[in-house]
This record gives sequence, structure tokens and C-alpha cells, in this order.
Amino acid sequence: MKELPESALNPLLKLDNQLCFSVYALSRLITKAYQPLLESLDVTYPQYLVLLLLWEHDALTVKQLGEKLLLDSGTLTPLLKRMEQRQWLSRRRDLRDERSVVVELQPAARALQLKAHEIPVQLAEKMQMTIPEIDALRTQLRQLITLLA
Amino acid sequence: MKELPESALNPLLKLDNQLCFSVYALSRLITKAYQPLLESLDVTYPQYLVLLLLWEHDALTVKQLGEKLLLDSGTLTPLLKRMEQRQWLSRRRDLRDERSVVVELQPAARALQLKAHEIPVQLAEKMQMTIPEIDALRTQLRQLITLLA
DNA sequence: TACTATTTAGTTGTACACAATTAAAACTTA
DNA sequence: TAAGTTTTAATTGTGTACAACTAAATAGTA
Repeated sequence: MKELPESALNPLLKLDNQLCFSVYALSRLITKAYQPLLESLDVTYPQYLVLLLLWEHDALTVKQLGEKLLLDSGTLTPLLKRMEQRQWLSRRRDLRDERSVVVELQPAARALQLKAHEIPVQLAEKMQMTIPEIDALRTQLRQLITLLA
Repeated sequence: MKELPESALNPLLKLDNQLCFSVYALSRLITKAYQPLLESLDVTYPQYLVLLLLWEHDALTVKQLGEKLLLDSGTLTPLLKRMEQRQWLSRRRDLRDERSVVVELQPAARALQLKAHEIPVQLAEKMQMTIPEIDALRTQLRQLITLLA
């Protein structure tokens, strides 16, 4: 009798059946889908996420950025330094708490915001989803994020 | 009159409203959720994905792995070299087509498969989802992957 | 057959991600 | 207030990701 592959015994060990791989692959594809749109801003996708937050809040500490993006200083510090070099933001110690570093939006990055308005719309088009569909899926993923964070 | 932040004018530019960020954040959280489970195998999550495929197919070319994982040789070659060093797989040119490199499962990695059976179950528990719920979400993400790939 | 185009991996350089560690500042509390 | 703890960024080292490029092998074609 011919031996079956283990994956036949445990279909959960098949890549095709894994939700986790879908999230992982989709995440990378989305980053790639953003790239041509972000090219005019000359930022990477993680840098764009930082800009989104600073456009909204103007100034945040590294810790606050990390909480919102679920990233630690090991990732953020070099990323923010690159953005500082391009004059998109400033980094300085908080005078009231020298442990913290305040990251503040600079004028050059404020100007970028005007170019960014179309990006979410174009992404939604690429994904061929309506706003309600996007909202529903996002809500579902948020629940998983809350669970795992 | 006080000026509103731009994000008030364009709510799509708020991080909280972005499906893409949810996918990105969830992907990283899932990788972290895997980590304690993969520790006993001493593999990273991308390496685990390669093992899933080799457990299923025994031998695949770098190109085939890349098609299934949506990764290119720039990522795979060094990753596979690390796995080769640990005797989990072998890499050799295909004699019938010297452009291709065949990656073949080695006995040490076959043995790892026994330890891996519980991993998908434990992950599903961490996500507090039933198999049908997982299947539904995966199907939805697959559609997006097909669209963007 | 020669010539060109395509396919396949590998290489190089840049940018995340993150665990583990370090160091300084601020907090706690005895 | 002095000692120990916690908080906050930065640093170090490893491992992805991926664009752009290179080189070898194969396929296609005039």
C-alpha cells in the first residue's frame, strides 16, 4: 500500500489551508500595490504610516508612534532618522521628560499631504472593494489584532 | 476660526480607517504568535512555510517555491542556504535544466513534521476562531491576493 | 546553425522587523 | 532622600523582503 503524505492526514498543515499565510502574502502584496502610488512622495510604506499619524497629530513621541503602529524603537529609530534627514520631521528630547523623544511634522511633509489624498481611493480601486466591504473586513481583522496584540 | 486637520476633511487618510494597516499589523502579530510554537523546531516563520511545502511535495524548484510563497530568489536563496546548512534540505541544479535548482527535503526536516502537527491547532486557539470562520476569512483574503498578485 | 529573447538563480544594496541588551531619566517607596 | 524599579530610546545582530542587476542555460527563430 502506498504511503500517503502527512499533509493528507493533517490538512491543516497544507499551505493552501492556512489563513496565516494569506495574511502574510496579502500584506506584502498590499505594500507592493502602494509602491507606485508612494513613489511621487518618495516614501516607503512604513514611512507613509508615520506620515499618516503625524498629519493627524502633528507631534507624537516615539512611544506613541510605536503604540499606534505596533512597532518598537528598534524599527522606528532608524526609520525616523531617515525621515529626519529628508526634513520631513524633527526629533528632539521632551524637555519635561528627557526619556521621551518627540517627533514633529515639518513643513516639507505637510506639503506631501496634498499629494496623498488620492492614495486611499486608488488603493480601494485596485482592491475592487466598496467602502462598506472594506470597513467590514477591517473590523474583522481589528478583532484579531486586539486578540493577538 | 480654528483650522481643522486635513484628516478631518479626508477620513480615508486616518490610520484607523485603513484596511491595509490592519493587514500589515496582523501579519506581524501572527508571525509573533507563531514564534513560541516554532521555537521547538528552531525555524523562523518563512522557513516554516518552506517546510510546509516540502512536507507536502518533497522536492520543488526555487521557482516553484517562489510561485507558491510569492517570494523571489532574492529572498529565497539566502533563506534556503540557511536551511541547507542545518541539513533540513538539499539544493542542487536540475540535471535536465541547469537553470533550475531543486530543493529537496532531508530526513532531519521530515522528523520535524511530527512536532508540527499541533501548531495550526494552537494558532486557531490563539485566534479564538472556528475552522469555518477561518475558512471564510481565508477565502476572502485569497480573492484579494488573486487580484493583487 | 547562429542570433536573439526568455527563463532561472544568484548577487548587491537598501529598508524594514524584532529580540536582546544598554543607558539614561523618572518614578516608587521605605 | 537613597536605593531599587520602571520607563523610554537607542544599539547590536540576525533574518527577511525586494528592486535592480548579473550570468548562465534554454528556447525560439530567421
